[in-house]
Amino acid sequence: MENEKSDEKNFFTRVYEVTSLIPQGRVTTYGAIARYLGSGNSARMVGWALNSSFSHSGFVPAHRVLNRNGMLTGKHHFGTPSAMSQLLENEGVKVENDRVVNFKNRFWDPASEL
DNA sequence: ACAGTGACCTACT
DNA sequence: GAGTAGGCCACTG
Repeated sequence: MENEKSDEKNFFTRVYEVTSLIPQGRVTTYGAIARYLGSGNSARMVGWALNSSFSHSGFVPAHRVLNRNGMLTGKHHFGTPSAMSQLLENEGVKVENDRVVNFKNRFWDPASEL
């Protein structure tokens, strides 16, 4: 039932929803979200959407979204390069060299979970 | 309306 | 195994 504010449901909002659904201590990838949204290979748009997440009202756990290698690619966009890794460690995710440890084990696939 | 950009991914060489 | 190139869709100027 899409009866809630279907007026401004942009691609961005869709990403916010999925990203916001990421369980704490878990991480996902841009490609996974892109595929779940049906964008296919447009993983770039996902990252870009998260970029606007800072403008979005409310907090979006964009730090839980990494690239295919589990690397914190957009850490520089958090304002401080340490904010992303710090947030992840704060949630129980160990980060080393801008990379998530046991990333494969912590990988949360929306298309598989949802 | 056109062109450029963007936190990527996949495939080929 | 590693590196390079192209593709993709959506937003901004």
